[in-house]
Amino acid sequence: MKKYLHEIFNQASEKLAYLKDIKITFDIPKNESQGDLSSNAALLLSKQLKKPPRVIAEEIQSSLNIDKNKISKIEIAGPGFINFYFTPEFVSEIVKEILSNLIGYGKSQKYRGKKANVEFVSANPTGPLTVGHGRNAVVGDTLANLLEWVGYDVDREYYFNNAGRQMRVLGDSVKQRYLELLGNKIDFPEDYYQGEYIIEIAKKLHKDFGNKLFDENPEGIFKAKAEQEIFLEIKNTLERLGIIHKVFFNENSLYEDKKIDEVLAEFKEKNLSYEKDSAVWLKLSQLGNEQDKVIVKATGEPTYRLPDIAYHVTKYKRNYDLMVDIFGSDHNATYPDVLAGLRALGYDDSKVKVLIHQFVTITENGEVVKMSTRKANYITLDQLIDDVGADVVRYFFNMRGITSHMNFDLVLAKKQSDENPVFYLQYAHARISSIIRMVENENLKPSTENLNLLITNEEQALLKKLHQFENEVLLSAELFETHRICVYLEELAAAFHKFYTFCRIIGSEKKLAEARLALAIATRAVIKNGLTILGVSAPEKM
RNA sequence: GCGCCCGUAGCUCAAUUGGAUAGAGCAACAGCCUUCUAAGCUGUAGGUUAGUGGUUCGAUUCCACUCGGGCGUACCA
Repeated sequence: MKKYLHEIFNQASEKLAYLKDIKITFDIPKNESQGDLSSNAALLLSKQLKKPPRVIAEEIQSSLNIDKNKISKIEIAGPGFINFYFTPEFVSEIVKEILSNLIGYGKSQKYRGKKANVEFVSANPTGPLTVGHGRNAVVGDTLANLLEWVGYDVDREYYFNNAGRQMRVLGDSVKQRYLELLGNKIDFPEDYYQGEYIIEIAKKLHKDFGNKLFDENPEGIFKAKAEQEIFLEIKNTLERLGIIHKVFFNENSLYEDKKIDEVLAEFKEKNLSYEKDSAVWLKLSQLGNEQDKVIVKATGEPTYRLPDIAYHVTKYKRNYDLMVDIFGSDHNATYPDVLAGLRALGYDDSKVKVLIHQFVTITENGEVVKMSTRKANYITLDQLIDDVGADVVRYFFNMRGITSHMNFDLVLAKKQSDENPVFYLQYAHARISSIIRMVENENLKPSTENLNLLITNEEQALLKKLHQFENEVLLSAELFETHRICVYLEELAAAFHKFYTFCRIIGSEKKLAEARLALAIATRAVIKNGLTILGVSAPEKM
């Protein structure tokens, strides 16, 4: 419907040149009595043309060459909105479009030929993924799906560091537990990893090696085994959510491949770094940021900024048109430095899109549960999946905007899992599937011959909702907002459930039944496609 | 102190990116199953959009300040 309006506005702009001065958009009014689509063009042009908006609206209206088979009415309303009403026949055409495509319906080619990288999760292998990581994981993967739907070739990437202090502590935590298993009395430090999983890893080593590892360095087999086991578990958890990364990028490789040195040399060459107090500083104050920051410590070890910059350089060298980074809000202070560094090296930092999601507050019976991997005071993502299922986890993290400080009550989540909106969508899908099974015995086939019979309020409302899908996918991808898909699907499912209640298929007059069946099948396709983007299953039965 | 994010119905959150009368789910109340799945539908109730000012035809949305919360503010990542 929007497409058609854009067409006739384009034609009209040949006569009314000022239409080219503004971005023409069409909104869906909240109130049905304000038409199917509405333009605010006249209001936007009022100042520039020094004419009352309603006068301009009339000018625009009279210059539009409309097809009466598609548009039934145009009216000027309120302060100067132009409201368009479509004919039921035109509205029902969408069914043909959907049925001719089904599983591919909603995809667009707008970004075909472009490569995107989505980096997400990126937790270091020091412990199991927590509920907190869940939001990052789900949003990242869903975003990757969305980008694929609008044509991008997407790589999912996981960046991690298995060197450094944290990992040393991890290795020694395992060693201490191992020594404990050998019967030694240990004094397990408070700032070591307290989790049960450390003991499990120690047990495996004990089983395989007995007491032979007594003199081993904690940074050797203890650390290596811990990393291996924990990564296995992380990947396993992600896979339960349907998430598979194509690339696991190890920060260490940046050192081995001399990427760090190269970037360092380039900063020096461009006179963007200097030495002070035996550390190397990056002149961020010259690059538009607050203050200079250390990139190599006095110890000779780089701070995270340097490898982060070098890492992004490798992404540029891998020719991505779009690089999405998904971080929790605890990283919100770090990325401006990285972007500034990239800019200084001559890279176009507008290709990097950093998405910061707010933390999930976990509560249990209203009490806030504080999470810390170190203290082993956390709910693992695995436990959550066990409790509510992968579909609910995915839907839950997708359904809210990433800027919301989401609240997650564990008790409520379990108790209300039956009433979670995800079931509402899945139920709609299952209901349609059930009808399709049923009509096989009724000698009824879907047909698009008589779609013009779909004229009731419920049918028209459902059809109009279907019209929005393609655009909604595109918009969600361009705005990097996965929750829009959830909001849309809930509206679509509501429109379907109403249709289901008031418009029977089996038992209706044959031509009408065929048209309604076609509409139901089209609806099922869109629900399924939407759920696919979200990574949620679309059951045939419930 | 400074920076980023947030504050919307009892609770969890939307709001077409500045649009017309701020909407859903849950919870509450009242109805609807001999007919395609009642995990559904219909209706009622629930609001000074934290507050004050500003910008304009029009503000939940943009700006300033105040209050309240989260995360940062490292030669930790």
